[in-house]
Amino acid sequence: MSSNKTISDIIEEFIMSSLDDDDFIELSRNDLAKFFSCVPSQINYVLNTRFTVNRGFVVESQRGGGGYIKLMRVQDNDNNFLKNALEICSAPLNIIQSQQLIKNMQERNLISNKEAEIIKSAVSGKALNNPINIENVLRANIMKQIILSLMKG
Amino acid sequence: MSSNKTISDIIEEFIMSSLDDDDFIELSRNDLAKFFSCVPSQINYVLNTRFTVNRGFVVESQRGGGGYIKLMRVQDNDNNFLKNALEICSAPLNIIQSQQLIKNMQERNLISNKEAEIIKSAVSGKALNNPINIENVLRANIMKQIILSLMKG
DNA sequence: ACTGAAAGGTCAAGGAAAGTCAAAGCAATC
DNA sequence: GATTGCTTTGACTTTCCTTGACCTTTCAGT
Repeated sequence: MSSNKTISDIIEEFIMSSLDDDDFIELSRNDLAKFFSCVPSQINYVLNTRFTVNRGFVVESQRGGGGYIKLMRVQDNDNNFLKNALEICSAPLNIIQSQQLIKNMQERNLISNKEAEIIKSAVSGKALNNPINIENVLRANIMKQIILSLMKG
Repeated sequence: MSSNKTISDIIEEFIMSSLDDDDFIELSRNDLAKFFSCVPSQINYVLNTRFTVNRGFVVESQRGGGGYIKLMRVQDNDNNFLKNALEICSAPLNIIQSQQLIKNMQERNLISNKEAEIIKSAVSGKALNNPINIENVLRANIMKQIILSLMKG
């Protein structure tokens, strides 16, 4: 079992232990790849397969000169409420559903009144004026991204 | 975006903090470039990418002997700013433009950090994943609704 | 007026990250 | 032996930053 670790496993462990103390770290894809003598895209593979939202991570990155990869532990103290909400938002969401969700977030003090208003506007019918099926998919997508941002702390 | 700062980032910070106290400053392109050991046109790059109108700056300059670059904060009241923002959002908005708008709102304390993060997520590429022309229209729509909600409160 | 030096402006090429995607490799299972 | 499902690799892309060559405008001295 322990003998047949893949490079991906090793990189995963390395990143994990780097993350141990802090709740976010900044990585350099190229440096990491050099360090482990693998191609850079292997780092993406590890991030995509191991550091997923479901496992409680969010990754944020920037290309170009001065680029970086930032890895964050996601916070969801509230009895997995946000994770659950994320799950819900993997399916299309009509406006009623989204309002219900927002209200719940508000009641749990995850968002302020003003924040709730902002989110409501963002997923309102006026904002997403589109054929209904597209609109609901969009609404779900947007809510998902917003929830992720809340999870970052 | 913390450890691996580029020269452009550093120059931006320098200019920002110079501007901190006063409403406007006068820069010398050549002197700045010498000070940061970079080519003069790098200063233009920083000005063009960071000190844009959408972020609330106006730059005025003069060539020739005794030339200068004058950098000003646009100071109009928040009401005008929001009206103007609305105006901007009547046309399609790409992601750069929206980010600048958001940053500007933040700098004017119209929105908190958390609110800014929420809005950024709502208009992110991931949220609006769509053919680019549609995406930009959507982004503008969403920003418009959000701005309207800010105007209410 | 003319001219040359002293600003600042523009733009395109090159460099430095990171992202994507599909093909090839491998190991367990049927 | 074929299928299935991860891993590994590399070619190509996208995004942002840096550099330098060349252009335009202004001013001061003649």
